[in-house]
Amino acid sequence: MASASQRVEDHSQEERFRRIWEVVEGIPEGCVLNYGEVARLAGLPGRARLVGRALARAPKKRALPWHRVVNAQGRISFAADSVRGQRQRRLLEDEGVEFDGEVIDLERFSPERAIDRLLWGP
DNA sequence: AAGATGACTAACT
DNA sequence: AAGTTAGCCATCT
Repeated sequence: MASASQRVEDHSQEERFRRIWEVVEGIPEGCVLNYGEVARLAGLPGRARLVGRALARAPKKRALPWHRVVNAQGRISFAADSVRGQRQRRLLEDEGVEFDGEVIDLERFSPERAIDRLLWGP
């Protein structure tokens, strides 16, 4: 049979992805978080790249709001003229996220500010 | 199986 | 302002 140690490693790896997916699922509509932040919230500080990997490998079934994750500069990490980049921007704009050129104000659209926006408006 | 890659980022030039 | 470097590490070649 497959070695136990191999199984354990696979499991903890799954575990990391699961935690990342959970964090992403928790991003409210109209908000964005950057990769590093998602990693931190998932208990994986310094592993922003892992978040990108986890999103790429997320099961379709899960229907994650993957578009709410952008990079630390507030920019979409796909080329602006790419199909994926345009789709992500469209999804964000459809739920009220505003761009200044190519850039989103991360402070303004952070989940923490979501309640403020509800109470006081944008 | 070693080396490149990348949905990243902070810290330096 | 813009490019480079170092750290990251599972996946892909």
